[in-house]
Parts: sequence; structure tokens; C-alpha cells
Amino acid sequence: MVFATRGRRNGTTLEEVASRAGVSRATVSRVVNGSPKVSPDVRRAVEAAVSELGYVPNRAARSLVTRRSGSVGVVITEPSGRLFSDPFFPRVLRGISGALTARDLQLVLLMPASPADTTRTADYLTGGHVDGILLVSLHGDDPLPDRIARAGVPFVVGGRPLRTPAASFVDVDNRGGSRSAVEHLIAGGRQVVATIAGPADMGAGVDRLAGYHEALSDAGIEADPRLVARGDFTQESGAAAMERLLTARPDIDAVFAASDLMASGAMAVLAAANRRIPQDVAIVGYDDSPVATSVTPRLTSVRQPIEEMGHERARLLVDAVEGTDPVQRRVILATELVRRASSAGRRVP
Amino acid sequence: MVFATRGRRNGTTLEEVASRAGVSRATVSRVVNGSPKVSPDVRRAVEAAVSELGYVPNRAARSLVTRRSGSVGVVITEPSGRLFSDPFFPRVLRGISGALTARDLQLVLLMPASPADTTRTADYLTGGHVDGILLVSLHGDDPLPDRIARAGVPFVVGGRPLRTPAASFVDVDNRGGSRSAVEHLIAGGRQVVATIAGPADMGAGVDRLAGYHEALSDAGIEADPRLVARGDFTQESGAAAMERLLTARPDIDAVFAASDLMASGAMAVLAAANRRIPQDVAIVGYDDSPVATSVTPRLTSVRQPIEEMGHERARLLVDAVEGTDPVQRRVILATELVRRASSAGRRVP
DNA sequence: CGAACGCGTGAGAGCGCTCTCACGCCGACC
DNA sequence: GGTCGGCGTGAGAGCGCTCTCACGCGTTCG
Repeated sequence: MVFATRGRRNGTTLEEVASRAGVSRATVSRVVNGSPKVSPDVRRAVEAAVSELGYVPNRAARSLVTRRSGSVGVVITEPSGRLFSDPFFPRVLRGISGALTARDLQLVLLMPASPADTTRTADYLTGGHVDGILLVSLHGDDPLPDRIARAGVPFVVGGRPLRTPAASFVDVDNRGGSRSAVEHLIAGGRQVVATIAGPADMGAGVDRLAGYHEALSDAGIEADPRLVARGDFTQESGAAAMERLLTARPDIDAVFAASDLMASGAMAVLAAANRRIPQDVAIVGYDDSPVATSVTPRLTSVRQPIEEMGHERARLLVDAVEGTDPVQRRVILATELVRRASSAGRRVP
Repeated sequence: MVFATRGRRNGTTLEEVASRAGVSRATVSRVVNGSPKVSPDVRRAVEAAVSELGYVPNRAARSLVTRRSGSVGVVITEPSGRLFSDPFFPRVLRGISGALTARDLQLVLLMPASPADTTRTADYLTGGHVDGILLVSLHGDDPLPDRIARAGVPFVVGGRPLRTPAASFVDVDNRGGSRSAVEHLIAGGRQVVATIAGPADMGAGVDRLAGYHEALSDAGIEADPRLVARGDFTQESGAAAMERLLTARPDIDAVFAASDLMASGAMAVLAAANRRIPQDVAIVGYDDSPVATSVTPRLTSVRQPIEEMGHERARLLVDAVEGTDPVQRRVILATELVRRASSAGRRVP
């Protein structure tokens, strides 16, 4: 065996700590796991031995008997475009990571790229290797949630799932966020408000469009299907959608895009069509990503508490894993409209 | 125990497969691990039993005896700004993930946020819980590489480490990339070429600045310290740097920024100072991130093979872990200059 | 004053797997 | 025809940990 020496790295075992402290393995185990049934002096002795020897429990051995892995799987299934251009995921991950480390759980990241990968991922997740699962950015046709639910592994999905049965989830108030964006445009004196919506198979796509419609109907404005174009959250799709909108309704004077990237694509098209922003057409994006401040004029956008979302998701999952909270839960976080030059009103808002 | 039933999820053990196939545990183990010392019919019988029972090996039990965890730690230590605005990490992760799954290794993601976190992370990594470590985006003063090296865990760092002893690493050709950018500016007839450099404690910061200097000296242009300003790769720092440059040398006619975000910050400042891009000042960025195509005019930038970097790093690490390649290795990947409007030349290049 | 109890502790049985070693079988060789 | 060698297989010993159970002690109660 090539690795013989390497394997010997961390030799300290419970046994060694026990003999050093002059107690049994069981007692050391109790101390390490914080059982209250240990007398103070014995506890002190054991703790001393532990730190002198630099003892670190062997997770594999522990898992073997407890049947818990001490890790949760975080699955990111994103076809392509979005993942590569959206600075969204690192922040969600950071939030998740923080909440998980606080509970001493390991974060196992899974990013299946091919269908074959997805199968392997599912096998792994349902094979008892993780105590819980976090599904980030779910699409409507993803078979994963069903398989996981059937296997009985606790899981939390990010973003409102469109058809997943009884899953706990954490989402931002997509509907409220987009409603506030559209209300802001109307309050600025805009009459013909178009929207570039997200994919119909994602909660964020559906809900943001719903918010748009709500705001219109609240304002007594009739909806026009020619004012709605779909994109997939990417810049290119935003540009293409804007082209279509401009052709269908040249009199557009405001656009609400369901992502900043789509908004930036739309802005380029508007500029090419000689529409001034915001004088001729006002525009609002969604995500408040760095792109919002790098375009000219700077983009009004709906800000979401991204890290808090990650954090909240992990918290929900941990609760589910630890069994304290077996019920299904839904958490909706508030958004905030960040006003910038791209949507300055015609009349004072 | 609350989890008693839950733990019973995946009951199939080697033992059960063995009795079903009418062989011993040892033989099943051999088949599962692809040992050649098994006769064809026995192998078939075992494989049948495995698939009938849906057997999945218990990783914990296996780890316990092999002393290998089957997982590698990926550490992302990024103070703040960059991580949150750079769409760089998801792609690196995707590359890493792909290479790792191909070798059946699990990706454990660690994102220490506080100093206390960093200590825990180090303890975890050196505690024998991972077979290898991937350090992404290292800073000069990070104590992690030293600790890891001392503990004898194989590791690979991303980006050229400034002072880490004998570490294998994979990096892009930062120097060559920035040199090509600056050469391009000079070829376009620019005389006073400034640079907004990255942090002095990161390989990418140092090397990109070196490339700038090389290009100047090759062209016989004398360097002027007033033409160099430092940023930390963020948009804000780019803007601030541009302000300083403009004050120090108002006659600047070209800028090479070590990141697209810094370039976009600089562009806003240039616009505010009524400098036309590219007529008065040409500008080139680095990373070819989505920001490059969302600014006006679109930004010339140095593209790096990001996913390939992740992939390559993982591959190096796997080799190190599997002992096939114990030596230190360095891999440098080529970059490509993507020309756009922001650097159109004065004379035909 | 004896029985009952509680508490802290230790002994020991596994958890599911790998790996060494020994064994039985068969063909080859002298 | 006996011996040797090699190959495929099985028995069994752990890997480091947790957890049940039993034990001994001191205390309390009838």
C-alpha cells in the first residue's frame, strides 16, 4: 500500500486519551460528546488529556455507529447560462456555509453537469451519505425532489418549488418585489409598462410576473400580452426580449426586467433604438447585482437578502435533520427597491 | 433515539449481498472494488445480487478501514468584496466538481468567514477528514498552506502562491495576458498607458502588474510610478484608482485594469471627467466577465479558461492524492485577448 | 437498620467494511 | 503418480467509535 504512512497521520484515538486520563473509552466519549453524566474532576482530566494529545474524533467511526454522516448535500442544478454569469450563488453558498459550520455540519457540494451526473448525484444523496439536502435553484421538471422525498431524506428547496410535494422552502418575496418595482414605474408617470419575465418553469419566473400583473391591475391598467416577453435571466435573452417588445409595442415607456442581466441586455437594445433612459423609457431590474451599478445610467433594482436566504435555508434544514421540527415550513424574506437613475420619474413620484 | 427509524434507511449490507449471491463478504468486496481476482461467474452472480438489492457501499465503514475519506476539501477564503461580485467562483467550482466526480471524490466546501472559522477549518482539514485540499484564491498572509503542508495533506493552490513552500499550483498566464493587453494598447497608438493593478499580496495582482511593465519596457517606454494605482479588484476601488491616476497624470490616454470590475469603475470616472472612450482614453479589463459586455462601450478584456482552471486543479490534486505523482507541479494556462470597442486604436493596429 | 434508588463509571458488543492469511482445488512438471 | 505452484475463495481480525447494560458506591426512605 502506497498510502500506509500517510494514513497514520492522525493516530490519536479514544483509547489513547482514555488511558492517559486513567478512565475508560466510554467516559472519554461522554466528555467529548458533552454528556452531563460525568463528574467535574473526571471531565477536567479527560479534557486535559484531549488537548495534550490533540485528539480529534474520527468522523468515519462515529458515523458508522450513529448512522449520521454529519454532512449535508447542497445541490446546484443550473443548466448553464445563469450559473456562469450570476454572482448570486457564491453569496447563497456563503450564507449556507455559515449556518452549517455553526452546527458542525459539513457542506458537500454537488453540481451535476450531465444527465448521467444527475443520476449519480441522486444515488449518492439517497444512499444515506448525507443527513439532509439543500436544493438550490430548482427547475420545474427536476426529478430530484421526488426521489429524495421518497427516500425519506430531509430536504429544503431554495425558491418556491412549482410542483414539489410538501417541501419546506425559503424564498424572497418575488411577487412583492416585482410589484413594488412596477408600482414605482407607474408612480413615475409611466403608462405603457412592459416586462421581461423569467422562465415559466421556475418559481422566481412565475412569481415575478404575477407581481407585475398585480401592480397593473391595482392601478387599473389593463394587461396586454404584447407587453410580456420571456427570457432566461441572461443578458442575451434580455436583449432578444427587448427587440420583440419594441416591435410589438413601439410606444413602451417603461420596462421591468426580472433580472439585472436581462435589464442590461434590454438597455443596450434601447440605446441602439435611440430611446433615452430614463427620459423615453424607464427601466427597473431585479437582484441588485454588480451589473446594476456598472451600466449607464445606473439601474434601479430589487434587492434581495441573498446571504440571509442561504442562512435561512440551512437553518430550516438543520432543524429538519435534528428532528426538532418535522413539519413543513415556508419562509418568505422581504425585498427592497433600490432607486437609481434608470427609472427617474416623469412627474415627481 | 429520535432517529432510530430514519437511520434504517439503507439497510443493505455487504453481508446480505454475500448471502444472496452465495459467497463470502470478502468476495463481494472484491467485486465491488473491481479486483481482478474473481472468476467471471462469481462476479456475475455478485453483480446480480448487488443490483437486485440496490446495494450501496457504506462510505463510513469503508473510510474507517482504508483511512481515506473519499473527499477533498475546497477552501475559499475571500475577505469580502471580490467573492460577492465576481462571477468567477461558480465556474471554477463547476470545473473542480466535474473532475472530482469523475474520480468519485466528494467535494467538501469550506468558506471560513471569521478568524475563528479559519482555525476550525484548519483543524478539520488537518484532522484527516479529507484526502486532499484545494486552496482557491490564496492571499499572501494566509496561514493555511503552512499548516496543511506540515500536516502532510496533499494540496494544490489556485493561482501562483507568493510564498507557499513547494506547492503544486495551476494558474493562468497572468503576466502574458496583461502583456498582450498592454501591447494591444500601444499598438493602437497610445502613448501614456496607466494601469490599475490588483492587490500586492496576491499572485494575480503581482503578475499582472509585471506583465504591464514588461510590455512597456519591450516597447521602449519608460515606466512612471504615477501611472500605477492599486485596487482590490472591486468596482469601487477601480473608480478610486482612476481618480488618483487622473490627478497624477491628466494626459493618460489608455488604462489597463487588472479586473473588469475595476475597469467598469474606472470607466464611470472617465465619463464623469468628460473623457471619451476610446477616443480620448482606451481601456482594457481582465477576466472577460459579464460586466465586460454590459458597459458602454463594450470592454476589451483578457479571457481566462476558468473552468479549465478548476478542472486542472482538481486533476493535479487527484494525482497527488492517489500518489501517482508526488512531485510538485505547475500548470500555466493560456489567456486570450477579446477585442471590443473600448480599446479601438487611434491608428490601425 | 435494611432495602431501594440514583449516580458515575466500565466492560463489551457491535456498526459495515477491507485485507491478510490460510486453505482447497486444479493443472503442470519431473 | 506425486509434488509443487498458482489461483480463487473464505474465515476472521480489526478500523475507532457509541451505547446498552451492569456494577459499585453513597444516599435516602420506610
